[in-house]
Amino acid sequence: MASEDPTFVTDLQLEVLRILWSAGEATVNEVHRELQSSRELAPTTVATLLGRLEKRGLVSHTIDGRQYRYSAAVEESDIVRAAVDEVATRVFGGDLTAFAAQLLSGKDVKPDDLARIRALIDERMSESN
Amino acid sequence: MASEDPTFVTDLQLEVLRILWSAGEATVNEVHRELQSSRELAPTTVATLLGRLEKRGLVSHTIDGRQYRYSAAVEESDIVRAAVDEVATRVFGGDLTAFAAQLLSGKDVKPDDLARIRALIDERMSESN
DNA sequence: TGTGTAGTACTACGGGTGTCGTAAACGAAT
DNA sequence: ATTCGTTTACGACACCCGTAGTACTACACA
Repeated sequence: MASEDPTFVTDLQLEVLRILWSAGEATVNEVHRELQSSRELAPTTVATLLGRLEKRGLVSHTIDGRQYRYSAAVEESDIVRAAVDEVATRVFGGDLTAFAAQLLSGKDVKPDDLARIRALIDERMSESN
Repeated sequence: MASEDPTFVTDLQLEVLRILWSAGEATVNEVHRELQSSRELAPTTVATLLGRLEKRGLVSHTIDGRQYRYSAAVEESDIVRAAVDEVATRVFGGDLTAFAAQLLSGKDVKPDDLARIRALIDERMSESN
C-alpha cells in the first residue's frame, strides 16, 4: 500500500491545474495563453504537460473538432490536502502542533492572521465538543 | 537572484539529514545502518546520497582515518522553514489563514492540538502587542 | 480535390533522484 | 611486501520534470 503519493504535483503542474479549475475546461492554447503571464512556454510544451498530467489521471480531455478540451480530473481540495498532509507527515512526523508552531512563527504572520486562525480554532473546538 | 530554493530536499534526503542532525556526525556506514530500519539501501547508495548532498552544500565531511565523518551543514530549522514556506507560497499564495484552516480541518486533529495551538497564538499575540 | 494551417503526437535533451555495480585507494594482518 | 578487506570514487541506468522541435493528421477553403 501507500504506493506513491499519486496527487503530488510540481509547481508548474499546479499552475496548469489551477487554470483548469478556474476555467472548467480549456484547450491547450487557452492554457498556454493563461500561463503566458507567468511563464514563457512554447505551446507544445504545454501540450506535453497536459499529456503527462493526463497519463497520471489528473486531467482528462474530450475531443472538440480537432482540439482537445482538457479539464481537471481531481479536485483542488485533494491536491491541497495532499500537499499539507505531505509536509505534516514528512517534515513534522504528524505533529500538528509543531507544524502550526512553525507556521505561526514566520515573520510575515500578521495579527489579523492570528486572530482569524484563533477564531477557526474556537469554532472547531466548540463544534466537535 | 533567488536562484532555486537551495534548501529543498526530498524525502530520502531529509531522512539522511535527520540522522546527521541527531547524531551530530556519522560515517556512511552509520547512516546506512540507521536508514536500514526504514529503507533497504545498498551502502554505496548511501554514499552517493551523501556525496550529492555535499555537492549541494547541505552536508560536509572531515576525514577520520579512511572514513568520512559527515555532518549536516544546514540546520533543521532552515529546512523545516523552507518546506513550510514553500507550501505556503506555492499552494496558498501566502495566505496563512487558508493554510492554517486546511491544517486544522484534517481528520486527525486532536482537541489537544487545538488547545495547544491556541495557546501558541495567544502567546504570540500578547508578545507582539 | 488539392493544399495550407492549426493542433496533437512523438521524440529528445539536459537535469535531478533513487539505485547500484565496479573500480580504485589505503590500511591491516600475515 | 603481498594479499585482503573496508571504504570511497566514478560511472551507469531508469525514471520524471521542464522544455521544445519536428512530424503527422485532419479540417477548411479555394
